[in-house]
Amino acid sequence: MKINNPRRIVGSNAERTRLHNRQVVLGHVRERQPIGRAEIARISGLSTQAVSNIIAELEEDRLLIEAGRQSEGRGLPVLKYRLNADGAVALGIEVRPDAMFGALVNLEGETLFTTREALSDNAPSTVVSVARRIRASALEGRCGKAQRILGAGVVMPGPFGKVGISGAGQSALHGWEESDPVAVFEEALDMPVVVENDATAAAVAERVRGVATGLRTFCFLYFGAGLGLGVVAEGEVQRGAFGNAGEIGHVIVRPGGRLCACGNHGCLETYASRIAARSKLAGAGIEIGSASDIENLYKAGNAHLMEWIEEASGPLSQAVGLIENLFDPETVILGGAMPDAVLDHLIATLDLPGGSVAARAGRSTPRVQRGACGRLTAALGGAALVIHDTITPRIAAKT
Amino acid sequence: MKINNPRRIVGSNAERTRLHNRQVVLGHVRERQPIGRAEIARISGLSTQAVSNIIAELEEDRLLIEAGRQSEGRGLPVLKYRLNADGAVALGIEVRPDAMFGALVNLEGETLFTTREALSDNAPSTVVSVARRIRASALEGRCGKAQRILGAGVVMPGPFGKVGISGAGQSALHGWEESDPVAVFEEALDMPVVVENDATAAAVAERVRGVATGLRTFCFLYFGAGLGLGVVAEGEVQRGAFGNAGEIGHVIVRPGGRLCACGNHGCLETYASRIAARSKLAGAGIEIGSASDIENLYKAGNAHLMEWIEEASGPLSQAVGLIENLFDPETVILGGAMPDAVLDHLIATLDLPGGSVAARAGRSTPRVQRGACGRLTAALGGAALVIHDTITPRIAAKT
DNA sequence: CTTATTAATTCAACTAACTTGAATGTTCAA
DNA sequence: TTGAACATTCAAGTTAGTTGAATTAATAAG
Repeated sequence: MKINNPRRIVGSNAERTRLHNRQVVLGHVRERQPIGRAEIARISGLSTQAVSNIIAELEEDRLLIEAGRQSEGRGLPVLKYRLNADGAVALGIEVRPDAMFGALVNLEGETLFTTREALSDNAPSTVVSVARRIRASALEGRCGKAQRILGAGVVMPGPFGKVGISGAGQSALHGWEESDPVAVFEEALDMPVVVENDATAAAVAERVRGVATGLRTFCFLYFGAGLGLGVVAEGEVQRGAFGNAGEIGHVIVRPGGRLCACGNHGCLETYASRIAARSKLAGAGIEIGSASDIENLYKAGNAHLMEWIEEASGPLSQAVGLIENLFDPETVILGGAMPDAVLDHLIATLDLPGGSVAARAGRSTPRVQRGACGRLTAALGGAALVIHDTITPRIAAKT
Repeated sequence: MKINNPRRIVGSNAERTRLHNRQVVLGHVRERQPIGRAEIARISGLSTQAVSNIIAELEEDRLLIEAGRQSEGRGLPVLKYRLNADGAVALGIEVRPDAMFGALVNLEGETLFTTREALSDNAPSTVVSVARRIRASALEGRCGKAQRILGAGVVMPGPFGKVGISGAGQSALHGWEESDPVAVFEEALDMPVVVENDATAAAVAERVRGVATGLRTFCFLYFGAGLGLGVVAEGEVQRGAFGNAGEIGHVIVRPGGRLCACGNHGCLETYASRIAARSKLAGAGIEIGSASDIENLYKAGNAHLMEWIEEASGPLSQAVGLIENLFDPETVILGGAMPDAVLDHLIATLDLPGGSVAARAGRSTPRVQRGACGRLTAALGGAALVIHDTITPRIAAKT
């Protein structure tokens, strides 16, 4: 399974310039809507005329709509524009070992529909047919408005390809070793597809809709099966050379510590993850299935769960410190398949190192905060990725 | 001191398109020279005509030169082009607490001149006047050929701004807290200036001239005063939101371990850095000044130095593992102010975790290798940054 | 109340840079 | 010797941007 299509450095021409400028305009509208042509021209460095032409085109495509005139001091009142939330939709599909989740999201990132389908196995044929079913139910009755479908974002657990930590087993999908997921899903869903890991998708979801709105450089610590890190730097999603960046779960935080499934000792994941919580509770004879089990235990003030949080705090603080020192983000977001209350408790318990480049005077954002997208964050993130792609300017093209 | 100018998302027009395409062409020539128009057109996605026009312009600017016709099978023999090494130069200036280094590099990254000037203090006025002196001696006699001077890359030790680890003290410059180094140096040197930290500069140096030629995603572990990490991802230099990404020296690898100057325990820097080596040797009554002292000790097989290498190996292996898991680079390069022999020994001693996304079948590059640019790598890197900037296409513009 | 000023938007002409398709060389293979 | 293959150039043609003048509508000043 290969994810990361290398980008080729390609030249630009009039057509690609227009595509880029459309994205630039959309991006600025998204950030500052409602907004008029003149202001877009000022911040984008384009002429008002160019902006005007592009807006006309985007209005034609139903991606933008007028938002009324508004007088601001002297001069002709500004004719403002905003995103047309219902002008386009994106499909998000998350593949987990045991189930798939679907989400339909509009241009504003609002969730229109979500669903869950159990998975009997992870074979590509099974996954693909469930994906088709999700597509059908998501679009059912919603296509009449002739909404544009921008594409689908498919979220699969990493790592991708055959790598040293496949022994972790619990996260990797079986039967996908030889396939090209992008091609498979594009064929099955009949629309453009991007594939990402869960942590990255979650990060993008927060950028499109959650607490990372307006941030260009931030990290998302994602509680999935293990623990993943999604990184957005200067607005660009970081994938690494082989699509496996952000595998923070197997970073060693306690040398010689607990034995991890990957064979090493002291991996972060053996302390701060659902796996860790599960094994802690299993030791006390408590089986947890879904995340709501954890929520109930937390509400009941279960001592073993509290003890786990206690134990996770140190390694997690250390992880946040290392993220800050390596990526220098505006903020670190915690989220994923863990109840909000537990995340909040974890954040409150963190003992962040003072010696970090993030311990800075005059911060405007908290060093660590909880994600706003909740538990479906990865499926939403898949869709958000598509939205993000249509709005964020790029110049390097896929091969 | 603020380094990282936020990038604004700007639109493109014919002029900016041309600028971009010039960089695209230069970049492809650099990677595959000698190369003909038709091939550039194929890989860049531009028409041959467009490439032809751009090449004519670049030849006019003396950045490219013909490299003769070469027949390859049927058809008109290709008229090949290559970079004109002497067509342009870039100045690199490294500022260390006690001295400054200068380097002049041509378009091919070849070193034309290097110098060293002692520094009495770090006040901006002192640094600036030494910088002027370096500029003068570097360009003396070399400007007659009407070579274009592309600009200067100034390398300063991070972290930038007032952050939690300023207690580390040893690396930060005094007197620069309030100034804007880019503006200061542009004024003093009368040319475009970029400012970076040493690790990043070293990484770019390896990309322009050393072992990272042709790589798009890699990391550089830099032995300076402390330990820094330079990251290049998808060809883009990673700076972080505040210009302080890559502060790996203060990542905690041995919780509760040695006390670091930053106040935390177990920082990587207390094991694997010149500071660590120095304190180890000082404990044995050996004072080291320059890096060549270390080299001599190593040649002599000094037991204390060997012991330090032994002790550094574990933390360093752990650091490489975490870099691989977080950034998923094509390779990790070791270099900086440490003798080649010691670096080689360190690399040979590494015990890399098997559980890493980098433990992959069919790797073409070694997981860890020594940098090729030697000890002046940072000053060269400053110049390389400028070369890199003229060759790497960008679309986001500085504010 | 009238007039001047300010600012957003549109109109019309202009321009830069890319694309396309035909023409021109050169070399290799039949 | 001839034709296929390929690089390069030539000459339009096209796209999408810029520029400067004209239009419109609001506020501020007289």
